[in-house]
Amino acid sequence: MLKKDRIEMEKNVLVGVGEEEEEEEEHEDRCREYRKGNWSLTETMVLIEAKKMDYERRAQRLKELSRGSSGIGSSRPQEMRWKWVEDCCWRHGCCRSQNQCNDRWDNLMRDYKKVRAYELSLSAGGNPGLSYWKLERHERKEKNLPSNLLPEIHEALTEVVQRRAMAEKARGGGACAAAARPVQEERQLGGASASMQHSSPGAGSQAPEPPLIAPPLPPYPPPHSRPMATVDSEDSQHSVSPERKRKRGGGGGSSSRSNTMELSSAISKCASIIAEALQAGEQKEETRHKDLVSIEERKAKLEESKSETSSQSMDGLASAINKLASSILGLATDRMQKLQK
DNA sequence: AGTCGTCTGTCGGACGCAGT
DNA sequence: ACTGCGTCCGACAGACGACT
Repeated sequence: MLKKDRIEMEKNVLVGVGEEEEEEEEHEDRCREYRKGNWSLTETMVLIEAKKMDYERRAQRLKELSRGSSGIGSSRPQEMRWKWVEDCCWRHGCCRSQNQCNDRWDNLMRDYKKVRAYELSLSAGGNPGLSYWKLERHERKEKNLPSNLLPEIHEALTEVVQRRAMAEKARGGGACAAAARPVQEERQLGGASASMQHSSPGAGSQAPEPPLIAPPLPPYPPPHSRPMATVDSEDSQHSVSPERKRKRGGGGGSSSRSNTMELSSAISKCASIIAEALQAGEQKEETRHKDLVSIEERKAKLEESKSETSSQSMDGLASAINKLASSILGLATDRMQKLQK
């Protein structure tokens, strides 16, 4: 189904073709006219904020569920998260469809992860001078990094990724949810940015582990405050809404969770081993250099003392010859005087 | 089995720029 | 003005794993 279906779906949403609406909300959706063209910074920030709230909302519900509360969540059909995000964006003036939001989010995360992986590799390799934010455009491109990821966006995405980590923790005590994540991350990193991967555990995508999420990022202009109007994180259900043509997938993991955790820790260990090896290598190199310098110094001193010694001996020899000459001269003059007498 | 979220490779339109 | 080229970015398609 994919492309055709998706286009068809969008068309229905735009034009309002289709079955009779079951809900008023649905009707409202069909009347929406989605904006096209490039995403402005404001729209992007609205989307990021919406996603952040989405994760908060999920974490909250999962907490409720884990407490065994019979709350809304347990019985209601699976929510349409992207529909919720679309509505949230819509309320804040970002008139985009759920598909557009999803695609934009995908692209944002793609860029964000590249930058994060790069920054992580820098911090692991002790290479502070080459931060992504200090790179020239062409340098970024050479390194297969996004050419113009804005600091504000990066900052906001970092926050959202942290929300997600929290949501996933809430889901399974941090153990069950994003099981697939590390694997997917592996896949991703193995691809475009594999070469930069020293990262530690979970350097992967939505990183279940917050510490990695916010590695000491190189300084970039302080993120402008994002005056996102706080949307009430109401739990609005869009139980019914035009599905996407594309497959969508849920988020958590369970059975392979422990395996992926092991994998994460193994990767982490490898990363630290590599970092230690690099550091040790550098130290050895430095020690060797110092040794070479001291040897050179000793050699120079030896040369100096050698020449000094030889010059001293020459001086001694000359003075001895002088003494000898003067004594011969004295002896000769004595003889001459005796003969004259 | 069906659905969904994420990741990844790819395509195509819009745009800027240099050369003619 | 036109053309060719390169780049950017939204969008599409499919794979994958997890959930229901």
